[in-house]
Amino acid sequence: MDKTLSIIKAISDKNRLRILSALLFHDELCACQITEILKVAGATASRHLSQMVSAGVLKNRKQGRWIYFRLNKENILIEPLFVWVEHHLEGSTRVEKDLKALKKILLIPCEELSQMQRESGTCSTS
Amino acid sequence: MDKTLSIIKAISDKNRLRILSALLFHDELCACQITEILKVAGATASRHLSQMVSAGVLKNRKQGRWIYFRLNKENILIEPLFVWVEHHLEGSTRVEKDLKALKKILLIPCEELSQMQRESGTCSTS
DNA sequence: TATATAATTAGTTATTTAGCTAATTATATA
DNA sequence: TATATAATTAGCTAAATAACTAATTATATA
Repeated sequence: MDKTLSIIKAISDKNRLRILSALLFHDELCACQITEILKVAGATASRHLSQMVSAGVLKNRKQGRWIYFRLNKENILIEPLFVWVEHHLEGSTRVEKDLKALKKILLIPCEELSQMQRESGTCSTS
Repeated sequence: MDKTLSIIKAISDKNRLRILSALLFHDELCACQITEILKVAGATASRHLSQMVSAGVLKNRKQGRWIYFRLNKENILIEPLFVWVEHHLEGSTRVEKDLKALKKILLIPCEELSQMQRESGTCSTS
């Protein structure tokens, strides 16, 4: 039951559900892109992502300094849940807004995106 | 997204997942029977049940002083989630314990069960 | 090899959630 | 119609969760 519960908890938060819905639309996203969609601190996005990875909902791979996340579709025990969420989120205005934002984000290389985030972030040395 | 989230949150707690699993095994249970399975205060069980009803996960019907709860299988948007949980909880020792307890509980009429609960409850007038 | 930097982890605070007891509501029955 | 009682709601406390900034880790590159 604890395993089941950790999977459900991994998608029982608004931001984590937004991450899932973004990854239903676009196969793979790096942490900085997800941070940009959610408009939260990088550390916050990272914690959500790590919880989803721990639960087996997401997988990640490292490519240089970037870490890319994707749905763990290989896990056939979890995969039906993705299908359910996808169907159930259909028509959500939140999802539509996020996807619209995501399309713009995808046009920006991660290098630039990260730089923008660094520059716009609360500057503790100002 | 809020609707989806409320459904997921309605099953993202250990006790609420136990309620769901009990109702997968036995079609209809009254509040006092669920209270007995969970071994929590009646008010606590009631709050969990009301959250699940609000989310559309459960339905209830009143029969005299008793209120019976069942899964809202008529909602075809939610039903696949029940299937997923059922498959995913398979073999859980927690579920097995609960079902074993439930079988004993079902042998006791609600009148007796409620009386037992009243008598064993912390007696504020002692 | 030193520096820059993407991501994570640590540490803190604020919010949310779950549990309890007590009070209330609604229904059956003496 | 008054009393008993199953369930809910109110009010509170303790625990869990999510957010932030700051510090750390790991990787690329000057």
